[in-house]
Amino acid sequence: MSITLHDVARLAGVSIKTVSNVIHDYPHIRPDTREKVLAAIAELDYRPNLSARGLRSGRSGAIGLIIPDLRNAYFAELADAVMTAAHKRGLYVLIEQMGGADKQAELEILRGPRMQMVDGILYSVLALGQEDAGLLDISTPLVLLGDRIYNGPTDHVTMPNVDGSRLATEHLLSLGRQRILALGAHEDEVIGSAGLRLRGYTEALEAAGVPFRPELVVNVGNWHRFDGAEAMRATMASGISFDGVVAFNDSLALGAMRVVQEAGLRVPDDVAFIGFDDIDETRYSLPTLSTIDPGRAEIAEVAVGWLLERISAEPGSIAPREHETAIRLVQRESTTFA
Amino acid sequence: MSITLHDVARLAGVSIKTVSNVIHDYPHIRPDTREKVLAAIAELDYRPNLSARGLRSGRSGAIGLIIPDLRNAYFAELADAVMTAAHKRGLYVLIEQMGGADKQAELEILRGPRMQMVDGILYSVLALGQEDAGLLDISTPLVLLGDRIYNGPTDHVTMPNVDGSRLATEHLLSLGRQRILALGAHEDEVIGSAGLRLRGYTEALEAAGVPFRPELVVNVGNWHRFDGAEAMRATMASGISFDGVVAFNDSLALGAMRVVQEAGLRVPDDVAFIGFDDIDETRYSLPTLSTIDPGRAEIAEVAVGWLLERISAEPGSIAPREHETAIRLVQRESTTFA
DNA sequence: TTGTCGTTCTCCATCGTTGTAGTCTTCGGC
DNA sequence: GCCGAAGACTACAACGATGGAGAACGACAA
Repeated sequence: MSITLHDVARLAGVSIKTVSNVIHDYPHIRPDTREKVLAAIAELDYRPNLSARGLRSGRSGAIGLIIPDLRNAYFAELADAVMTAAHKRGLYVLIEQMGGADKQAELEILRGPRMQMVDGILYSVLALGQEDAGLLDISTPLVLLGDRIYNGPTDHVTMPNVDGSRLATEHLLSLGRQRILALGAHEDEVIGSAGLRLRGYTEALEAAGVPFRPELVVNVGNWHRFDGAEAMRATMASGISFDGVVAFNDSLALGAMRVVQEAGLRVPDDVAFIGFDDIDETRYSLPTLSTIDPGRAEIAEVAVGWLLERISAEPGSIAPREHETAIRLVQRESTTFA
Repeated sequence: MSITLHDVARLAGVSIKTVSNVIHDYPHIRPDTREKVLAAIAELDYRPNLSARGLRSGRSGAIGLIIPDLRNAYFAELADAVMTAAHKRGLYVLIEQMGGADKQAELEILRGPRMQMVDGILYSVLALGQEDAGLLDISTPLVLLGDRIYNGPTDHVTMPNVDGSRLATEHLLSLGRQRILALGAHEDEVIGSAGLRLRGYTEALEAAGVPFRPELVVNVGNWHRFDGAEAMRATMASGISFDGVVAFNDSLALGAMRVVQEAGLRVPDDVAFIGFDDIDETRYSLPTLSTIDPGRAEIAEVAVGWLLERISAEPGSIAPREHETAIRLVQRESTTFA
């Protein structure tokens, strides 16, 4: 069997509680005792049994990360950032994908057995909306990511979506583009990434005095490459003319950019493109894609930090907080002229 | 506090062991007792405490997946497949990234604290090589993925790399290409994905009677888009001429394809491309990329199944097994003529 | 010398579950 | 109507760690 506190205690000639105290840096331990214990731990290669610790202390040392889909580059990179931030603090991360956008399924994952062993949850909301905020008043500490729910019952970490897409749109306007496509809208959505990014787009047009044309707003349900390509194909087939594209995420932009080039148009000369998210791939597309860096590492850092605070604090003692990251325009070839 | 077996037992008017028996489908329970218990469980919304269960039974219900990097699309998709396969069997997956290719770091992760709470490990070997196989004789059940270690001390699930790249090379040869670049070789590597895929390439040339030219073998250390682009830039600068590229993974191919097109060459007319892995992105590149589908879902299914067998079995009672998936050539635009 | 206090350590109960070893029914066969 | 065996259930002791109460010890002031 494996080594327990008893084995270490016996070898060091102390009680198991003293060993436990050494491990937890309890202050009142004589230096020589501490050394004996540490030596015994090293000699036996003792590892605490996490199940036992979890049972006794009520903490598992793991946090859950609920995201839509790992195959989506944005979320894979977010998961990477969260794992880095969590490991720094000695936490494990249990990743859970929710797949499609089904409210019921999403709630089940949130409450389901797999999220039952974690001390807290980072939840990147997809299907739920503002009207469901009440459902999130669960007993497990929770920090929300994404842009579907604001002013919910708990902390919320996100990026300034409106500012980001305003920045993106202003960038294209500054290049002299006037007929700019907004790619990725969700009809009637007000909050949510799509709604907010559309707002940034319209705000930028307004500020520049460029008329808003409804036909330049392209609705796209999902935000994968495929959807961007399909939407662009349909848009071009309908004969709408445009000289710039603000895509609401990078995948949409990459899919659409491909279709535009296939049709013989040049990027950026005929159509300038800018995306959102700064996924790795944007550095290697043809042309490389300008985009908005949403501060993923910052999201992860703040979210994990806040979650940890909530885990340690008395339930209800921390009022809901909101954090918006600092964003940055990344200019690449898709908006750069030789 | 949360609901325990005691609460359920009290409500149902039975002992806690009977509740436990109902949960575990112990056969000798009267239907009406079972119903009472199930009703109590439902009413109280009882969830077993996994730490307690883990402590008592010695099983945590989690398996570890050690991969190089989630940001790498191949591994993100592999992780997705593994999670799907694991959830089907009621298991959690704890993902761990090892980052760079440092042997010591890799062994530390394998033995480290984070892999201590899992019942078994799926390990996609990166830095270790055949000579380190002995180091893997650890007590935790282990199944190896990837191509660095064959005939190790435990099960191994992989894809037929030689067949795959032979198939890829034959495909280009069948299009009449004679000067085919092998992109992604690792000098002096014999086993390992790079060594095996190079072998498939040479075998295909030999079988077709096409002379092997060393200058067409391009060494590339890492297999990211960036590296493919850089290597292709260097190759073109050196003046070597070629009409086809067998890239040892899709990312390399996508990076290289971009550089080739940047230089004004057409794909596939001037240079035909084929990759390896069938990552999602190959469906949306310009042009879409032909590739080898390595059977990721099959890898995940077999690996998780075998790992579970090892977890349940007596240590040492299962002899090491090897599994190779069925692969498939996926032809897309990068090797298709209008 | 005695009392007090802080330090250093030990003992024991406990977390929620499951394995083992029982106890008490029930039922069929003679 | 008695016996044995199987069926249905219970009691209790673990699993390995930690929190709390308190014991032993030495240092110091009165």
